Amino acid sequence: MGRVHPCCSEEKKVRKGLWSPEEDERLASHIARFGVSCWSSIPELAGLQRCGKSCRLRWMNYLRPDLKRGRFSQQEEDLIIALHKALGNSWSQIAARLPGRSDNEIKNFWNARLRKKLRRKEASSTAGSKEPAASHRRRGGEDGGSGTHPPAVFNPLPAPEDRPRPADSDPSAAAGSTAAAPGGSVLVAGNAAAADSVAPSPTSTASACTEAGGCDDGFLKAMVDDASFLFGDFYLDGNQDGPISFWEGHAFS
DNA sequence: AAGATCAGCAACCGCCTGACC
DNA sequence: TGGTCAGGCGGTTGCTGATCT
Repeated sequence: MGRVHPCCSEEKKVRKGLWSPEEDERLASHIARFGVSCWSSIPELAGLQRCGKSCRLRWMNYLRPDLKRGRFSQQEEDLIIALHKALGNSWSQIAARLPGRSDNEIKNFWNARLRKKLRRKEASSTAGSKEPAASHRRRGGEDGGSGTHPPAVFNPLPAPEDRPRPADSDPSAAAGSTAAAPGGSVLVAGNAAAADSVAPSPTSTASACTEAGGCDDGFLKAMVDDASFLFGDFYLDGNQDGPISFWEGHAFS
């Protein structure tokens, strides 16, 4: 179904499946030396029999030096819940606000843990309500991992990244968009009014986050406590390039 | 001890979008 | 202006180790 990606076509005899340490090493060292210009050319240049998409995925989800890995902290968990409530399944946007975590990691975490947790919570709070029918799959969560979040929760909003970033730099403009958002009610805890007073500023985020992508719990808590940052300017390094370009610039410039 | 089930994770698939020609 | 291509994203699947019976 759909067009076959040229770089992934059978003609090129690309490898699939798990990456070997040697492949990881080749990809990582190639990117460390030359950076990323064109993913589709990287396999050839790095001597890998993979398609460019596969290389990109491996890099983004596993090899990136700023990735934290390991268990999610309670703060991160809370933040993911808050962000998912506001952004829905926009994992990349959620990941952009969780330094050191990839969208895939967050998505997996959500599908495996949080959704189940929330369901249980809902079920226990809704007396007499029945649990959804069992999954058609043996594994993959209570709803079969369909990937759709509860419609009652999701209210599609224009995410900050959908707006041109330079124009976003005006905090007052951000506040305005918050107020104007038709789905403003989905703001977690409904504390949009506190936006100006508590939202982490780019400056404060820069000081709270390390180059390795780690943020202290206080910082994460601040974000959880005040979801208003969702509609403001939150960039890890404060230069509005976002977390990815943050480390890219440091590692390979 | 062995099979069944669960949970977590890695990676693929298919679609969409923007850039380029 | 329409077609092509590459990058990016969300959804889904498959594998593997852990836990349960």
